[in-house]
Amino acid sequence: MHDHAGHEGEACDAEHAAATMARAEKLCRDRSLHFTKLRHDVLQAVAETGKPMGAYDIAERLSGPDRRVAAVSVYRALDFLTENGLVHRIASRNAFVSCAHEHGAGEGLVFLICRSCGGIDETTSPEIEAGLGRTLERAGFRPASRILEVEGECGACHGRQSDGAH
Amino acid sequence: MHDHAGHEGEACDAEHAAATMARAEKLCRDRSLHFTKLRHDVLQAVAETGKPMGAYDIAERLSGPDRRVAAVSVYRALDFLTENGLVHRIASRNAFVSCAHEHGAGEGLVFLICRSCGGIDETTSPEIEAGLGRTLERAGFRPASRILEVEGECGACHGRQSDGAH
DNA sequence: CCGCCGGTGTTACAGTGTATCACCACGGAT
DNA sequence: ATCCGTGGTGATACACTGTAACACCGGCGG
Repeated sequence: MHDHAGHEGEACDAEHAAATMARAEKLCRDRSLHFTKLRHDVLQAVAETGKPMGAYDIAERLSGPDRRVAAVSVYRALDFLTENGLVHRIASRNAFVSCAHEHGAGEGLVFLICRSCGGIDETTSPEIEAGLGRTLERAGFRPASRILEVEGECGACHGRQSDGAH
Repeated sequence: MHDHAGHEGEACDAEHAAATMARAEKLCRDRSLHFTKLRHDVLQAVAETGKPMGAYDIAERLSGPDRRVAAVSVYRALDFLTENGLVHRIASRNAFVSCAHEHGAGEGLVFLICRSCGGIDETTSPEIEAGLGRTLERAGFRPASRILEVEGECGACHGRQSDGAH
């Protein structure tokens, strides 16, 4: 799962972005989906930034003197990307993060949102998945989708809690 | 935890609302908090409705020919109520639901959001809590707060899936 | 060539949430 | 009683988030 115990930062983001873009191209080729320039650029913006971005942040980043990207176009691209698992929406932040790896249907995806550095990591937990399955069954509830977001402080930030953090 | 296996509906909502209001009054008395008319009315509106409500829905419901409640006032009341555990915010819906019972700090609160009836139930799961604790520890993440929201179909709705349920 | 269809550009608008200031009610201190 | 500080509310304005509707354009199959 690409563990970041010590380094953090831009090099890692670049690597993540490259992996994300490669996966997106392959996935769209395999499913005969249109990986258009706009979709590509939106995904790349999110992947390069490595932090959650709002749709308007993305629009601003992609706009320049010679190109204007409206937020509504970004939303459409994000719809496409989320439907295909290339980005995830962080409900508690109204923001989007890119995703470099495939997810199985029910593997207990968890988002870890760091208050200090603003970064978001994903992890998975079969034990949560199992516990949740039993809990839902007990409640007689038939699940379709779920979100699990934890806010706190990531390992890197509380490892160096006395420098520039916060 | 007040199990609704068969009846659902208005009678139950009224009962829930009464319990919620009683708890709120006691809690505010115990903590010497100001349970003002606006806060009371906002909480009551949410509790009586029994479904998630947006701040503007609440403002509209409380407004009439003789009183106008602005959304901004509702937000302030909701801030107060959420801080004191009297209502919960549903991040995936930008909406609020009332809560009739106390929650311990880490008891694994889960929101069950029904697509058919629009209702929201809460449940708790120590097993999820435990699994999540281990997962976070493994990731070196120090949690401060978490949200877990499951969307699907509640027991009552898929029990009678062929009548009016969408 | 024509028509269809998916993607994009554009405008407009609805919904969500915050900042700011003024006003008021209340309670304590003088 | 007056003064004043504090906390809650009313009101306006604004920023941010998201959707609807329509026009256009490019590709592709008839």
